[in-house]
Amino acid sequence: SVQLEMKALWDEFNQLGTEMIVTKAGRRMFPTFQVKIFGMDPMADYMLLMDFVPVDDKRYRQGAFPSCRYAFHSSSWLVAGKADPATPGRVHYHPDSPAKGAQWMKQIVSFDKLKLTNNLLDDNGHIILNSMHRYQPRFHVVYVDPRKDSEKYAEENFKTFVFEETRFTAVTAYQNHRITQLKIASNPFAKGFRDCDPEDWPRNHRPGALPLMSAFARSRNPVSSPAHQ
Amino acid sequence: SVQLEMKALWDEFNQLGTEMIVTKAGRRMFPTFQVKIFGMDPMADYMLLMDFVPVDDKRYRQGAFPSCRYAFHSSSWLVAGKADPATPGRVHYHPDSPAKGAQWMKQIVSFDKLKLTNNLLDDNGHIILNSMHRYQPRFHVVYVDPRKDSEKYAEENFKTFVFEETRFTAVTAYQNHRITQLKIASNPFAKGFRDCDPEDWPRNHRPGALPLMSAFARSRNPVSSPAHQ
DNA sequence: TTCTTGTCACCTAGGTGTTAATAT
DNA sequence: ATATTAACACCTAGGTGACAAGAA
Repeated sequence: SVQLEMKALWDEFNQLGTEMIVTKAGRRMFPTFQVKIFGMDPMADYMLLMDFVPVDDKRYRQGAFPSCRYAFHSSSWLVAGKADPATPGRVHYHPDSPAKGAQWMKQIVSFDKLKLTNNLLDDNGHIILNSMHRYQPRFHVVYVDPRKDSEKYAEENFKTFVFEETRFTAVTAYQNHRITQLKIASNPFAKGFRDCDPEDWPRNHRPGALPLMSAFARSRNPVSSPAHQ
Repeated sequence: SVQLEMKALWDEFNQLGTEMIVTKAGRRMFPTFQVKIFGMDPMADYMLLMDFVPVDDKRYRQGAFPSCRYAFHSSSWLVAGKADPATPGRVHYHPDSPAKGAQWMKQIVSFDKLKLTNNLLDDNGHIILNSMHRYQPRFHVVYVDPRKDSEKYAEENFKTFVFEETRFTAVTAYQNHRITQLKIASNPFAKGFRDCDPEDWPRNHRPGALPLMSAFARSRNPVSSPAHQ
């Protein structure tokens, strides 16, 4: 079984409608997709990988009221048409793959090397996504079958885990200002854009002060949702 | 077979008497121990690791003429007594171990995560060395034998490679100022201590201008010495 | 108008030798 | 005296969103 790390933070983003930046050079995800894994055979080899599937075949367009684009309380995602042609369905292998079950289970597995790009011609092995489309990250565990005819058992040698709270819209620039603010508040690399006392958060945060704070404070002892397998 | 990378730079340091800093927290080596590997079975698994053996049982002390310690042309290493009691003989596994031969051979293998410490109680897995002692780095390739009784063949399942030009003295502070200068000149992280035009070297270096420069310029197309196996 | 691109200041994270203080 | 330690300024390397300019 698999437990999503930082579930509370994912939930907070998901509630607002998570957005992930895609760039030509490749951009990391934030939050980073991280999991705790249980129940592997400690001595067996496993490959861990991720891919991204479109949530629907729609293309999104922002703004019910274009003239009020700073009225973020009224912002929403509108369907703008059918999806663009499917992108190359790339896969990201965790760089430690393959490794023994014991190795994977003894610490949090972090996909922080995974990068998202909108460059269809990318040759850095990044995940290629269409901007303004919604995606569902998927996590796959593949058992490396030592048997000679292992291809025969391919179907039973992997498991897929889906956490719906990690869904997001790929964008080239943030559309929802509240997403921007939550990213700035929670991503250490965006600390330069914070205006509050940097020492005050999240370490010395008073619980319940602001909605987005309290959930993140809880996330320091994450209780993850079961994966929708 | 194994080829030492940056051999010309190693030679330059070795000629002056290479020194490596050891600290409580752990310090990387510079130059970094890097090799190109040939002749592995591409499909077989291998572990790559390093250890460090004392070159002799002597303890060193610097300075023939203590009153002239700035006269570096006369500096030399003197024997100061018997070696201190042996340190825990730790080993550093390359973090990508185990991996297939094809993986190891397709690019330079770099031991840049390896750190040296003088802390006998170190619990970070760093290599523990005695300051003011000389060491010979060794590189080991271990074939992961798939046979059930693989222990029987342990003796024939590994090869050790020794490059004498990588010998060094462990120190807590540099003793030979020419070593300091060569480190500053060649280690990118020490660029802040350079006084010459940073753009001029090593990129646009005129060959033969200074001894220490020419060797490094050659090192860009390294011709490595055969390992003393 | 909407979306994308490239550059930038400002961060995190961590590798350098220097230096002054301390230990042996 | 000599050896070690810890704090420091100055780097490399690279992850942020802001912003202005460009593209569709």
